Amino acid sequence: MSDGKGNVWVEAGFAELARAGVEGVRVEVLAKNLGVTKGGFYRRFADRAALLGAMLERWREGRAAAIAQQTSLDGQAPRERLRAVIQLYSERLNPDGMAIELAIRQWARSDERAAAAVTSVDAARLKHVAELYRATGLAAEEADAQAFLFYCFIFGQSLLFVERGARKRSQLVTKSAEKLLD
Amino acid sequence: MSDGKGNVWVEAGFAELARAGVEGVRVEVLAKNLGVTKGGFYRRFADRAALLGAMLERWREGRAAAIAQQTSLDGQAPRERLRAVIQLYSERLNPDGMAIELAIRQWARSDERAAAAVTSVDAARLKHVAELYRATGLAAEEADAQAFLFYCFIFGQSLLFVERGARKRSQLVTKSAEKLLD
DNA sequence: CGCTAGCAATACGGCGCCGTATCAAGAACC
DNA sequence: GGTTCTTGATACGGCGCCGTATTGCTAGCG
Repeated sequence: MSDGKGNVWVEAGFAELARAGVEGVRVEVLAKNLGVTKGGFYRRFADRAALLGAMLERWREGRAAAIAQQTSLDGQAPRERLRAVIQLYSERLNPDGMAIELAIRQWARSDERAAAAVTSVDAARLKHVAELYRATGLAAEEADAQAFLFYCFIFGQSLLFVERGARKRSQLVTKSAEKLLD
Repeated sequence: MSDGKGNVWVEAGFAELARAGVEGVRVEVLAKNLGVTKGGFYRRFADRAALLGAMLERWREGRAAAIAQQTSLDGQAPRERLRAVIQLYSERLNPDGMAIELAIRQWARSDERAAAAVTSVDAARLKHVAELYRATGLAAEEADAQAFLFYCFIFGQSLLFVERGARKRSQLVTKSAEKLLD
């Protein structure tokens, strides 16, 4: 799996996923975006569902790798690491990544496969961040709750439509981040 | 607007919205769910977009009313009121309401009208909850940040796929809620 | 220089959905 | 009872998308 050059289609799929959600990733649309016809698509993938599955698999792998890397503190203090992770998931910094994340989560609400991917990614994330909190001296239970709160903030944040003004928002974010890192 | 008996269609629309997102609310599907043909639909609404607009309007109004009511503390202490609001938005308590909320927010990411509705609802919510926090003695700036964090938690929470087990989850939620109400 | 194998383009049938037009049946009113 | 108004059913054309089948182009190889 994840072999060959089907990657082009997967890439295009993510672009459309970020733009319009799962419902937006249609074979013929991707083909048009790529400047080809859908002729070649069905050579690489059995059908649309296969593409979606490949995207899911790729996302899962990518996230797992990213998490491991982002939470490995080489030299840094745990609190600094946590602060950095919040930065990474700020929508302004990585709008596409966040759009994909949210689209997949919405998708997961009505698709078992997507739900499984999200569940496993979330488990990994919570585990790693809880470890960071433990490294700051918190007890296991406390660390778990704090990690949960941490990710609620990360994703909830990009769900809230605070007036498009970036200023007020980033102000709120940094102030809230402080509260999370007390 | 919001006149007449188009309400049946709006209701059916919300049901489908909760189940499958905006893309799922199709005229012919709603007709089938209602046990009628789409013949009557185009008498009440100009087109599908008009239905979506009516749903948005209705949602906006409903939320505005709910917020005002939920944050009016008649006798209760502000902290208790906040705790109660968290309960109200727990997905387990009101799964449909939360599904609609999330579906609309996803929709808002690619639709101006939906974005406007979400923006106005969010503004109202943040304002009211910030007032509650102010009533607990916080300064204006602090209260704003705390309200922001509050709603990040509320919505982020139902975005996280913590293992389907309800126990661990409600445990995390209550523990996190404590942290939010310190 | 043919010959074959691989690959993308074209063409096709089918489905689900949109929106319009037309029609039939009942209610309301004279 | 007849005429108008309302309302839902039926029928239609069109579009976007799916997945399949067929056709050509290109390149590697004898």
